[in-house]
Amino acid sequence: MYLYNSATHKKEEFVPRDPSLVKMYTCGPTVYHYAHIGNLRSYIMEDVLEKFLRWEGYPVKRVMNITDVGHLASDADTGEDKMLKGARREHKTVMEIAKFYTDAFFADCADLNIKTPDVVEPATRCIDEYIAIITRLLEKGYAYQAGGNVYFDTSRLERYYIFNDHDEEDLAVGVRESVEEDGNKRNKADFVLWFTKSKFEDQALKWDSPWGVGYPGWHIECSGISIKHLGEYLDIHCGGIDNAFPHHTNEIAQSEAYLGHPWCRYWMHVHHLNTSDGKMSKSKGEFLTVSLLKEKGYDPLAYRFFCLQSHYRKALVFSWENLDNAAGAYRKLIDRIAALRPADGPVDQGAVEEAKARFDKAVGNDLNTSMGITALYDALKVKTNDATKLAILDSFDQVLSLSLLPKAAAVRAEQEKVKAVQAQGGYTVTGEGDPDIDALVRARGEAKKAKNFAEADRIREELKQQGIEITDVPGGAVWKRI
RNA sequence: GGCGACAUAGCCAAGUGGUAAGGCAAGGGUCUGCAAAACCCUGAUUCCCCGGUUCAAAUCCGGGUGUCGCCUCCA
Repeated sequence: MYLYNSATHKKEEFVPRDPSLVKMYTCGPTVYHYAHIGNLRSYIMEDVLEKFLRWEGYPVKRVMNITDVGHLASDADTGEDKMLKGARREHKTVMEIAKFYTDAFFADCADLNIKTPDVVEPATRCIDEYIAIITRLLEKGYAYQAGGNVYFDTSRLERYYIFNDHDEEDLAVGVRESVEEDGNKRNKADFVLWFTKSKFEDQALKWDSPWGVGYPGWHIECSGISIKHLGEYLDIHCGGIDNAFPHHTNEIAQSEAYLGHPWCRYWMHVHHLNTSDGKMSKSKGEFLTVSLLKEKGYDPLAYRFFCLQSHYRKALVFSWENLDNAAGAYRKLIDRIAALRPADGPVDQGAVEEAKARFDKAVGNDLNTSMGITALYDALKVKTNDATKLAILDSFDQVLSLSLLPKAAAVRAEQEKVKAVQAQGGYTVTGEGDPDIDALVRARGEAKKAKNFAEADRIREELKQQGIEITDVPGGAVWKRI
């Protein structure tokens, strides 16, 4: 496949170092709060990448960290740890917060059909690895101690800025008012590997180290966890675009200084989900979570469909209207698939292979999921029997993970039930279980049967006043509150 | 101020030098007592703007403009 590589700023053919195992690393969540749907956009697109590689036949080992320590609200040593902040907010311990939001994160992922990576490693479980790396960096002269902390010396590198051509002088350090410059740093871009100078008496998470009791910096965890589980060479590193600098830039610096050779070949960065007034964040505007989508009656997979219709390297604007469009399209797609008759003949393997080749070309072109969605519609139009179409859709859905066949089967089962009732001449009312309304809907059905349309429409109008909408279906009616 | 990405119909978008895919929404029609659903039909003389290269440009080159992001909290 072809993948845009942020490190080279080019679309490149993906060639794993060892085709018998593709090594993939993903920056995981900082578990101090719920993930919003913008965070989850990245995980959806990374999930598609992993599944596509598997679909193409590569064995994949994917590792993700859980940041449960060391992620400061600011990188100066005055910064407050996000986890501590979360714990204080909810009057819980840091470990309780980490557990709660880790579980919440994976529950959201499950709702969105995001596969859990092969290895999920909390940052707090790899302290020994970080200490080993930092020790070696100090020995090699890539790190120095100052003011009680250990810093990485970026001036020792030939090339530090990998993703952007920053000129150090132009870095507007302290561009945000809340950020203070750390006077211990020798160079503007230097960053902390190990903190001992916690300003917080109640810092719950701290470990002994050769440099004193303290805790690791944010960037070291990804290098440590990746090297621990994937070894010295990494094929693909993924994350949100905002992590390119400084987080990933620092990861490269410390990993390659430690290893003494190039580390990761391909860097994939997912762009942001924005709202009409800019970047989505937890602190401003609506806090959009998967739970909120569910409360509002959306299928979380409609959101996945929404993301897949766009491209991961393009900012995507979220609005309820746009989500409605996607939800409608998703529902219609399921309905169309439900209308296919399974086992209406032998599967035409030739047609399946042809469709798969087209899908491979589309999605293999820098993860063009929008074309992948188009391939679904094309599959429905292929001149072949329904069993073949379903086989094609099933194959594509291994990558897209929209639960197309299970959802279509559920719709079909529902239709069968209605047909059975209809065959008995019955009239079923499906609604939210209110017997009074069921009775009114049934009365309307009787009126219709007697061709008393004036009465039928009167009842429908009466229910409409109560905010209830009736839709006739074969053999009955369905009502819902709108 | 520096760096990066993006700009195609109301919206999401494809397109990688050969004459603008697909989806949603909208409008018209068929069907059903009427609705809904389903099915059929209808869309850009033009791809942010201005130059250039070419037989041919949404695609390549130069110059603008706009939007978004990063520059030590973010996916």
